[in-house]
Amino acid sequence: MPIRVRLNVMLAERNVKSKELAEFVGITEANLSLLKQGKVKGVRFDTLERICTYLKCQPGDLLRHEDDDASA
Amino acid sequence: MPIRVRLNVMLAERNVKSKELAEFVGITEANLSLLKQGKVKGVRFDTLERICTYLKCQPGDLLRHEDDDASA
DNA sequence: CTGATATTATTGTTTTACGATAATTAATAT
DNA sequence: ATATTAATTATCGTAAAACAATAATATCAG
Repeated sequence: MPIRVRLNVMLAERNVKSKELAEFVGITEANLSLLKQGKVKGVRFDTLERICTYLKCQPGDLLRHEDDDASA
Repeated sequence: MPIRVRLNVMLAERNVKSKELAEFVGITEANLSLLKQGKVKGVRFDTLERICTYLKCQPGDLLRHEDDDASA
């Protein structure tokens, strides 16, 4: 039951492109993609903070402690 | 408006001692204390996951994107 | 005071987030 | 089909930092 990164969903919902988010956050599109795909083992709070700021959401919207719930 | 770590609150609410959580999570008490005090710059998902498991909560309960809200 | 718990401090190691870049793979036109 | 754009994946390298191990203080409860 790992931590699931729901950035994917959030971007889709808000129709935000990876490119613009990456630019705002200050990380490369490549790394943002890795984060989106849940291929990073952790995250720095300042990165998380900027993502939350741009998406106007909470960490809880991006990180979920469950992996089987498909009823988003 | 940084990410605030609310582990402190969660432990108090559930009356869980740092020692037992640290042991469960598999990190030293020292490092857990740093995390509690918000003195780390990030967190690994597997650490976050175990904390959530032990406290039966979500990442959103531990991480907040605000620093002035006192109305918990 | 004594003992248990928690914080802080050091030092060191290993992991890894992230940059920079490029190649590949979608999509979306034209 | 062929550009154009957006997104993913892949390599390599580096700087940051999570974390261990340990010890020294605090802090709090008996």
